Amino acid sequence: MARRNEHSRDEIRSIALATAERIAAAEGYAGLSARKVAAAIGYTVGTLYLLFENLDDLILQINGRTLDQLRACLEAATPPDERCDPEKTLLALARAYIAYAEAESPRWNMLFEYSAGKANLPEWYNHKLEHVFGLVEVALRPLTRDDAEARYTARVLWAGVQGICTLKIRQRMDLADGQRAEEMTDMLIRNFLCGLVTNHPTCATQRSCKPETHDVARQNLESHD
Amino acid sequence: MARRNEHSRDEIRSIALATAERIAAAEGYAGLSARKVAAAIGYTVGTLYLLFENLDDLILQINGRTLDQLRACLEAATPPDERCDPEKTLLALARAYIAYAEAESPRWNMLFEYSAGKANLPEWYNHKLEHVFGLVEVALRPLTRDDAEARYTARVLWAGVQGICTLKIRQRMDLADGQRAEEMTDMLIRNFLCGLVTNHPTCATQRSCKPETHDVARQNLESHD
DNA sequence: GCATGGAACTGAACAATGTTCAATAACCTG
DNA sequence: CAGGTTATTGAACATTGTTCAGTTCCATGC
Repeated sequence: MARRNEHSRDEIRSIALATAERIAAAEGYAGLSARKVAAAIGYTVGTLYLLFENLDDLILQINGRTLDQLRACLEAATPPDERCDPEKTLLALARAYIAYAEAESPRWNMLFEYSAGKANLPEWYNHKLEHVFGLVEVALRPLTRDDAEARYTARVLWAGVQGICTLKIRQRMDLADGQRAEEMTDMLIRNFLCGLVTNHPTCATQRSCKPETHDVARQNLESHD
Repeated sequence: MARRNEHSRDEIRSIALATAERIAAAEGYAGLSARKVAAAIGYTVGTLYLLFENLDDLILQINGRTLDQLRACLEAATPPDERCDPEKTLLALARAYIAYAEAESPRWNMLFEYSAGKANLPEWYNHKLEHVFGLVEVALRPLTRDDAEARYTARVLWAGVQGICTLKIRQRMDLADGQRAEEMTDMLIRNFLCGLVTNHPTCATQRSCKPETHDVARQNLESHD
């Protein structure tokens, strides 16, 4: 049989992507195979290769959608009226980031499992990536001199958050004595910002760090022993 | 033919591991296959499965050796006479970490590409991991109250360094405007320590942050625009 | 010196993978 | 309705991890 023409090319593409996402969410990155996706959407492997260059391409598309979702989650977690307090915003962003990674951990993992090999990602993908980072940049902007510095600083700080999140999701938490990832990112962000503000005399929002927040974190730490 | 008995079981194991490391270093994680390793050591696939439970096991063994190497590199980068200055030591550790990751990037990548899937790693492996983290803990110890806090803090900070390093190795550096990873870890560590020290009134080594070091970093940043 | 047991090693086999592409069936146009 | 186009198939290929019945050799006991 051939030429069913029930759906347009773009429709099948969307269906295939959605289905692949479902499979990956259920069975993880490893459980995703061309034949499985094809069977699930009622087509054969061959058709899949008319829609996507190859499996890597398919995964990249999924990752693109994931970045969109992630960005939306982070955006929802930062109400615009709080934009005056960078620390509050960054803490909220980190929590939202962790929450997403936990809720959608297979998807989130795929973000890194795939692109590990490939060196150059397409620009539309990099654009989405920058879009996510952009939220951190905006939050950090008041604490920096210019956009370039915000950009740089955001990457440093967020790479850190990302590292902690990875530790959490990959269940290397026994390494961290069962500490919750949120407490760790809190600590990272607070300490980092403290250093940032201290060495930023010209900034309007400068103020001293708040030791009491650290004491709270320290009490949490000790209660976990 | 069978029963050549040229080497003991342990010898073949070592040879196989070394050969697999060479292949992985040359062709990356993806280029590593059971048949390729078997052929390279002059045996057949079957023999390989007498030496290792499966390919995952083989890779885990390699990762274990990698952790040993890494630990040795980090140790060599921190002469014992500098142990009095935590910041100096941590900066040196980060640089050594990045240097190793760059020099042995396929190996270093394998550390994360593999264990992504597996939930529970064997305890001998976790032990090696802790051994690496231990160096960071020791360096941080003077800035913390007790060992538990040092342990916790080390994980937070090093997850951050790890995140930056990943960004660098996976060549997502276009995201970071071509900044060098070393500058980024410097910034992370300095800011983090500043926050740590500021909120640690009982610590003997307390002192104020050094703004001038940040100005240097900032000049580097601007010169890259 | 010879059988026998066990250890070392092989290589064919299986299932599953990504990927390709000639063949085919259905539709559209004239 | 003929002919061309397009959508779809499914068989085929190479390669992967993994298994295991079989083969070959060595050491031991008689």
